Amino acid sequence: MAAGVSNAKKKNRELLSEAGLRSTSQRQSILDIIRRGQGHLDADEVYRRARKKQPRLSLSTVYRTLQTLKELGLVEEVHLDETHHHYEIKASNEHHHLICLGCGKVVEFECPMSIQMKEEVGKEKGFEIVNIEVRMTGYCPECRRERELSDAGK
Amino acid sequence: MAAGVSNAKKKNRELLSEAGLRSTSQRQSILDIIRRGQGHLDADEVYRRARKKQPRLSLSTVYRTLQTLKELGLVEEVHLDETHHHYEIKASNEHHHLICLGCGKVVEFECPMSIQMKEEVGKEKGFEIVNIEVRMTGYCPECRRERELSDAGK
DNA sequence: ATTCTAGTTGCAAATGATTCGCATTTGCAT
DNA sequence: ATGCAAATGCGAATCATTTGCAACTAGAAT
Repeated sequence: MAAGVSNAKKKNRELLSEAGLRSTSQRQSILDIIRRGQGHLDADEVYRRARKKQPRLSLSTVYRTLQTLKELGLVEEVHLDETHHHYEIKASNEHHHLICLGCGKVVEFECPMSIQMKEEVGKEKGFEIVNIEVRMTGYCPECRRERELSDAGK
Repeated sequence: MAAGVSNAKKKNRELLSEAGLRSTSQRQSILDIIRRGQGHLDADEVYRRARKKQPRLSLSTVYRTLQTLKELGLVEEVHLDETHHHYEIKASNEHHHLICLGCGKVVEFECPMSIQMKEEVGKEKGFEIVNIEVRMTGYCPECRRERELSDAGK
C-alpha cells in the first residue's frame, strides 16, 4: 500500500515548494489530515489527530499552517459556529453548510442559485464579489421527529 | 422634544415586561443604542456608547443583555467577521451582508432568492430551516478603483 | 557530505472575545 | 414602605487564536 514516499506526500511537497515554502513533516501531516478529514475539522481536532504521529507538534504550528494553507488557497476556512473556525480542503465545487440546531450535524449542499446571487448583488452594489458563504440552520429529520414528539407531550 | 418619559422608553419597558424581564436602565440604553446604531454594532461599541450615560455599566452586562435581547427576538446577532459578533435590531425584512475586503465597509442587501433557497434546500435535505445567513465578501467600487490603479502600476 | 542561513517550529506568555461566580444592588409585586 | 428574586458590577476564568523568541532544520551553496 505504502510505496516508500507516497504519491500524496510527493504532491504535497510540490505544492509547498511551488509556493516557496519548505516541506516540513508538520505541514505534510496537517495537510493530509485535512484532506482525509472529509469536511470541517477545527484547529484543535487537527492538532489532536496530528499529535498521534508527532507528539511534539504544537498548536501554534497548527494555527500557523492552517493560516498558510488558507493563503495558499489549498484550504478553506468555514464558519459553522460562532466561537471557532473549521477548515476543509478547497473543493472544486462551491458548497455551503446546513447546521442542525438539535444535534450539531453539518450537511453540505450545493446551490447553483448562489452563483446568480453573486452576480445580481455584485451588479446592484457595484462590488466585485470574491466569495459567498451561505449558512443555514434548522433541524434535521431525526431532530424534527424528536421535537414533534416532545411538543405533543406537553 | 423629550416628553418626560419618551415613547421609545415606554415601548422598551413594555417589550421587556411582556417577556417577564425587569426594565432596568442598562437594558433601556443598550436597546436604544442598538436601535439607533443603524446596523452592526459590536459588543464593545455598545459598551463604549452606553458608558457615556452610565459610566458604571459593565461589559458583562452588555453581553448578558445582548444575549437576552437575542433570545427575546428583539436583536439579531450577525457574523460579519470571524473574531467577534455584531448586533442589529431584528428587522422585519430579511437581509444579508456584503463586506468589503478593502475598507471593511458593510453593505446590506435583500435577496428574495434566499427564500427559495431555504425552501429548496430544506426540502432536499429534509430539514426544517430556521435561519439563513448569506455573507459575501469582495471589493466595493472605491476599493476596486484603487486596486486597478495599483495593479496597473506594477 | 558539510556548512550556512533563512524559514520553521515549540514553548510559554500575551491577547481578545466572551462567560462565570458571587457579593451587592434594585425593580416591582405586595 | 418592605422583601426578595432578578439583575448588575467586578474580577477572575475560559476559550480560541496570536505572538516573541530561542532552538532547530530544510534545502541551497559549497
